[in-house]
Amino acid sequence: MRIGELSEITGVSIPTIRAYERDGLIGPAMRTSGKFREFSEQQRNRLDFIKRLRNLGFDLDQVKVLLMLADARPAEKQDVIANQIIAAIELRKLDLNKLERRLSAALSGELSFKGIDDAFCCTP
Amino acid sequence: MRIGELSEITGVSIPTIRAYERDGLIGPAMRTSGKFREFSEQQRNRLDFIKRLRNLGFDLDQVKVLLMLADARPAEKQDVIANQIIAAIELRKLDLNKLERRLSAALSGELSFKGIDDAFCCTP
DNA sequence: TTGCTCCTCACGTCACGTGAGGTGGC
DNA sequence: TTGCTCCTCACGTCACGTGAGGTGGC
Repeated sequence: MRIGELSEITGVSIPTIRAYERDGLIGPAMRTSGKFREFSEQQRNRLDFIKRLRNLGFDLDQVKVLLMLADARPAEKQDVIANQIIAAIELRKLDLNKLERRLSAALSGELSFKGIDDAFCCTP
Repeated sequence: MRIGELSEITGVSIPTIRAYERDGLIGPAMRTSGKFREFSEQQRNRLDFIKRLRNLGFDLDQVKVLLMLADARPAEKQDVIANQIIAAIELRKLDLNKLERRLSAALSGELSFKGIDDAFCCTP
């Protein structure tokens, strides 16, 4: 598939896809007899994966670590890194839950959202 | 408290705090007889709030919306925006859960993490 | 040939980070 | 006075976005 279709399907912009290819995140794309990039299904999956990680707030260096994990055979002692990432995910989930509860409460009128003071600190 | 202490406590860098003050996100800080900023406890809480939202991947425009929500009286029909944010939070939680399950499985050896193909698409 | 997609630079932008050179305050 | 923190520019950086000018391909 060409870059436009890939962009459409994945929701990743065309310049971003080109940058990811240039920086080796999704591997080199084939080229047509002209100069058009041709992407494989595997590259599409890789791009989906990267997009979701970016959406979760991981920067490109963290994404690269996760891609290495994905590419590596299991039990190559990158477990430590994976565990750190899981810990980061746990923290992020806690914050998401707190914020969500707070917003829901504000919407239902149970609590004024006013006074940010304990938006994250008090209710578990 | 001065900017250094505030930075230490909140984990937000000094240049970032100055930028937030300049852009009106945490309100104007008092100044000492010299030119040193003096921050209130309320500003510290506001900064905590902003930091957590940024950590969750919200950009500064979205943060401003949430701050407006926090400052507004309830039932001022910003409910729609809040609901959109809650929906975004739900999506983000789903992705976090999927990624976490995938990482845990890879670590326990139940699944090879290799083959990103279904990292997000298959297991609920 | 027309219309569309694609190409490669190059410069802009958002949210900061990083010095440069200077001053407050215990 | 020393040592520390703070000040205001100004420029750098990361992860892209946005044209400028040109070409492939059905």
